[in-house]
Parts: sequence; structure tokens; C-alpha cells
Amino acid sequence: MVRENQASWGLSIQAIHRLPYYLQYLRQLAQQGTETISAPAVAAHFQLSEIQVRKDFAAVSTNAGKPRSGFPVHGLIRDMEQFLGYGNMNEAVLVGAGSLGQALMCYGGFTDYGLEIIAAFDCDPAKIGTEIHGKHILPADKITDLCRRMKVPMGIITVPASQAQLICNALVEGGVRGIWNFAPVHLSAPEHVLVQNENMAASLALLSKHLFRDTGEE
Amino acid sequence: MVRENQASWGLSIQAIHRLPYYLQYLRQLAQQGTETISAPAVAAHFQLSEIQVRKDFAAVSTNAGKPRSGFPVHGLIRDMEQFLGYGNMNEAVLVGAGSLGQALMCYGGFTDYGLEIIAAFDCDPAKIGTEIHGKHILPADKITDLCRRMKVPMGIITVPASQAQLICNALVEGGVRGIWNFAPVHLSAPEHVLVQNENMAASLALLSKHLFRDTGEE
DNA sequence: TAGATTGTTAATCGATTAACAATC
DNA sequence: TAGATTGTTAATCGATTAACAATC
Repeated sequence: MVRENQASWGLSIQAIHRLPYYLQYLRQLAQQGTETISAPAVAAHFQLSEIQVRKDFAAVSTNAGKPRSGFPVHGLIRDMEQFLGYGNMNEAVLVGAGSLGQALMCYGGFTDYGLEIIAAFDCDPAKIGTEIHGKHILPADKITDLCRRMKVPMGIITVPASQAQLICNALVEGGVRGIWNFAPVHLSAPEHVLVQNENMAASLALLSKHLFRDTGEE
Repeated sequence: MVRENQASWGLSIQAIHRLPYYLQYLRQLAQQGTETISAPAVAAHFQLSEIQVRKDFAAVSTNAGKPRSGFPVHGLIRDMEQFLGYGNMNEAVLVGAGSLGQALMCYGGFTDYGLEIIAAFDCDPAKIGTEIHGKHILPADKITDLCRRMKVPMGIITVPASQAQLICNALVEGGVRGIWNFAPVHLSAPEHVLVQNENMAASLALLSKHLFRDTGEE
């Protein structure tokens, strides 16, 4: 379900998924006062190969490593933060103020990643007009208009699967260019709109298979 | 950050991530009364190649397709549900009753995937003893004991990154064999414990890069 | 029958890993 | 210096795609 554009950054999608974990570790090292870190040390921590770590570092960072000592921790942190686009500020609207949607609105952690939820929508008349985490819930039929007026670049979809495509259309109509989709459904969107799926169903399936494998067979 | 065991099912991890979307679509078709569906039709809907769809279907389903008509929708649904382990019931404890943790507790959708959160823990004395969604919040130092006594197979981690490894250790100590980790940090766990990371930071980074790419260059 | 669709076997593509010279 | 570590170039591995005979 991942579409397009992975090629353009010199890093595979898989590699990009490793970066936030590298960054967290490097920050931890920095906090402990560690100045440099070697690829083999990082690899050991993550149970990856040292070559993979070196390749990943080389792809996002201009900070060359030095034989014997390794890579400068602070330099790597800076380059990774920049590559990951932390610091970039992205405004988003959220659609679907159910339990998951409310949680994302309340969750403070996203500001670290430069995400700010500036408005929320719902279809339920009982929710419209109420406030969650200091933000009014607006009626869903205002999505297109508000996104267009405020030039909102991003939408977060936390509605049930059956409504997700309609909401997606409304967001696209409003000029949104990125969609973070929590509904377990494929969304059709124009080429220039990136749909990023948060696939919790697959995570749970993998866990379930693992748990039942040990008891089931062999 | 994905470890071990992908080989054992004849499906790549990427393929498994496609399954929940197939399943949702097939259920939708079934509801509309559609009896059979062809691989090219499914491929068109998801913007995938028809060969990939056929390979995926063949890997999870014994329901053979018929030339001209395609695959039986109901048969595919049954086989996919079984493969994904829906129907299997998994009990889990959740650690970290912050906004994200609370949302996961309240979110009803997980029961569809066979997940039941039977207890929640937190370190914050202000939260301990309170009730969320009908469940008492227990003190974190009881994790190991309760997991062991109740033979809980799975833990969900929604604590801050700095505490995640400690919580992970407590869960493993208690005999948990699967961990769903929402903290943006790599967890070390024994071979037999599957750590499934929910990598929201990477999703946001990909969205952020996409949004800034269009404005930035070219 | 004709043609759409299947399933299988081979080819391609991309990511990871291995080999190794360079260097602090 | 010796040896750990880097960065690069080549080899391997796995997933996706292409080719094509079989079939309803």
C-alpha cells in the first residue's frame, strides 16, 4: 500500500523506518555525554549489521565517520532531525473524534515531530460544537472549505472504514497533500497526495500469529 | 526493526501488511452480494499488479481461482481471517495509561482483531486506583506478578521512551511472548518474544518530507 | 470457440550483506 | 606501528514482475 516516491531520497522505506530509532538512541547517548559512536556499537544495540548502519548513516548525514573513533553523535543527530523533517511545522486537521481521534488530539508527543492539529471534525451531531483538548469539533461537511481557506496541507483520518474514502475525497478536494490514514481501508487519491497508512491490523495479526504459533504446532 | 520468523509462513512481511486491506475490500464486496472477484479487478482497486494479488491469494488461501470468473469472495474471506488470526482471542495488558494508552483502552475496534485488554498499569500514583473504561489502573510494579499469575501472552507499551525498556523487561519477566510497542525506542527482548513496533514517527516523517518536497525544491 | 483469467516458472529489480583497500 | 573502523565496490538474497501454457 506504500506508493511512489521512495526512490527520490537515496533511502529505502525500510531504512527510513529505522531512522527514528537511531535518533532516539543517539539522543540518549548525547545526554550521557557520549561524543562519538561506532557503527558496530550501534549495530549491536539494534541487532542489525554494521554495514547497514554505516549505509544508513552515510545516506542521511554528511558527517563522515573517523576510523577507530566512529561518528560524531551530535552531528548525526542534527542531520537525522533534518532528514526526518523535525523542525518543519505541519498543520493538520483530524477527522473522526472517536476514541482514537481524541487520543491523537490529546497526545502531546506529536509536537516533537512538528505536527500540530489545528482543527477536528466529526459527523456525529452530539459531538459537533463540543470541545476536546481546547479545540471545537466542527461538522464534517465543512472539511473542504476550511482546508482550502486555511491552506491545510495534511489530514488525519480516524473514522470507521466505511466513511474513510468520502472523508479522503473531501480532504483532497480541500487541497490537502498528505493523509495519515488510521482506517483499515485502502484510499484512492490523486498522484500528488501521499496516503500514509497506519496499519495496526497487520501489527496485531503478526503478534497473534506469533502467540498462537508456539502453542499450536510443533 | 523487524526480527525473525517472516520466512515461516510463505509470505513476506510486506505481503502480510496487504492482507488486512484485501480483507476489508472483500468483506465490502460480500456485503454487496458479489460472489467472485478476479485478481485484475482487485489489483486495479489497490493499484497493485495482478500477479502480486494472485500470489498473495495463493499464499493464504486454498480456494483456487477459476479462469474467467476469478476467486470465490467468501472462501477468500474465510481463509484470510484464519490466516490473520482473527477469531483467535488474545489477552493483553497495557502499560502507560496516558492519552495514547487510554485511547487504546477505549477503542472498541480491537475486539475485531481478537485483542482484549484485561488490565492496565501506570507509574503515576495519581492514576493508580482510578478506573478507565471500566478497568482499574494498577501500579506498574505489579506487572510481572499479574502477567505470570494470569498467563498473559501479550503486553502493550504506551509509556515514554525513557521507561519503555524497563517495562519491557517486567513484561518479559512475567512470561509475555509478544509486545506491541508504541514508544519510539528499540526494545531488547529474548529471541522468543516478538516485539512489534508501531512506528508513528516514521509515518509522520514520510508525510512531512512529502509536504515539504513540493514547496522546497524543483 | 475465443478470450479472459489462472497458476507456474524464469527474469528483473532493489535491499542487504560480504569483501577489501584506505585511514586514523 | 597495529588494529579497529570507515567507505566503496561486488555478490547475494528476496520480493516483485514478466512470460506463457493451461483452462473455464
